[in-house]
Amino acid sequence: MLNTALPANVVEFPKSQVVRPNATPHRRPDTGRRSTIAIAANAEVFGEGDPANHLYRVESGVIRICRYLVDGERQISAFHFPGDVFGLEAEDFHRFAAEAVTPASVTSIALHDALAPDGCGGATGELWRIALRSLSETLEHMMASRRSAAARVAIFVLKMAERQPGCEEIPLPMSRSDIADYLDMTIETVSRTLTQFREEGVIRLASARRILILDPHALNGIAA
Amino acid sequence: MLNTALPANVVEFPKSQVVRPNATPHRRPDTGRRSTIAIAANAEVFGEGDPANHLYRVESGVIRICRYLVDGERQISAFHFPGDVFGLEAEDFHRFAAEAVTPASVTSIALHDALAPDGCGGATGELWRIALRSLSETLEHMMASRRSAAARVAIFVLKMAERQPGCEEIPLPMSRSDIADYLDMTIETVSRTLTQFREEGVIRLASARRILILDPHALNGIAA
DNA sequence: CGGCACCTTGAGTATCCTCAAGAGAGGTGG
DNA sequence: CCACCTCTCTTGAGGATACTCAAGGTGCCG
Repeated sequence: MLNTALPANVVEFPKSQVVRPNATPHRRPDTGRRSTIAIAANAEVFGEGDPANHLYRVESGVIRICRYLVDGERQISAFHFPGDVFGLEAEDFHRFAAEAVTPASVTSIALHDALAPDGCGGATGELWRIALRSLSETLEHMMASRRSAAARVAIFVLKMAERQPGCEEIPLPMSRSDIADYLDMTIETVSRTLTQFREEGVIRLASARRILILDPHALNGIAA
Repeated sequence: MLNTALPANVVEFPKSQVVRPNATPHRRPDTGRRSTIAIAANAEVFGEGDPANHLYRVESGVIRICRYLVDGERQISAFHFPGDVFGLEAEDFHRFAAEAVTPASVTSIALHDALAPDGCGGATGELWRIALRSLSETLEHMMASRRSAAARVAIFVLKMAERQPGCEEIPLPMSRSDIADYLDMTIETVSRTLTQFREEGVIRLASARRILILDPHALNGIAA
């Protein structure tokens, strides 16, 4: 495959943090204060192997959680939209990188502030819910990844519609390459599948990045 | 596909719980006492849709976590070996069933005992670690499921070896059908791939359920 | 010894990938 | 404002991987 994500651009944002084009750890004083960080498109929030000291909440934009294999292939495990929290790890380092799909801003929270203050390393109710939801969504995505290409694309379109409510035309903030690496298929198959949906009258493609669902029932049928 | 798991047999175990051949909830007094339950091969520990009140730890045998689709197809999300804890859910009901691959015994723990007693629904350190490990393993399995059939089978064999240390010949407690539903392939492909490994001198098949790894390095190469 | 699962092997096929080329769309500079 | 450049997306043709359907072998248990 080799879908390369090109080097991060640099951010223009009032009093912004430096965006790291390659993976070097954030060094932010562990004060427990929340701080908001602006991330340029394709820049990293954190890289694979970085120490996992913080959680992050998306304020605006879209974040992808991904990993690069030795052959350069990229796997995307999740997209995160405003309100989503990401960065939770079982180890003390990140096993996946977090990169901005679009220009984005995220709030970081020191992890030890989020964990229960009882000293035994447990989690508060809020953090616990985030972890369980994360687990559940990962399982659903894993199970979905066993269906046909058409079913996975249909599920993806429906999920994008759900994540961006109130939009008549559903924006796809990410490229075909991002979608392909998330759904584990090639960009050609993503494109062909969307074309097929269009030819069947299930969707309309206002542009490559804007989809109108014409027949939600049919789309659900394909997704099922 | 339609890999059917046939109805549960009944258990023979001193003072055993009744094994439920179909999904009806466990009604065990929420005393918080740990109780050990014997499960016959192919019987359920809990079914999809059952209330998720308890966690379970495998004492002996092997448990599969699975779900059946409308067309009868089965997806297995995990196998659990002695020492593993399972049954954690984001919702208050189980989204997957847990079934015994072999005759097994599990210890159940009332969930509200495992959760922090601070009343805000957080998790103690132990439970937190279990959740994070679960998340991490699910992610790894999801990422692995994107590789070739040969790579996935190799990963599976290596994982079985790792989970059952001290065994010269690695036992495969589960059927080809179980393996296929876990790795998202057909039983024919599982069988052909193992045959191929044997013909290449990578493994020896003492029997269909007993594997000897002859060339660990080659197997790791295939898995990579 | 027979029956019944489970497993293996074979032949043909479908889905999706690879390689390749052309069409939009957006941004920059003249 | 237009031309051009580049990146992204679409479309096409051919091929590889894994599936489907089918038959035969193996082993376990009564």
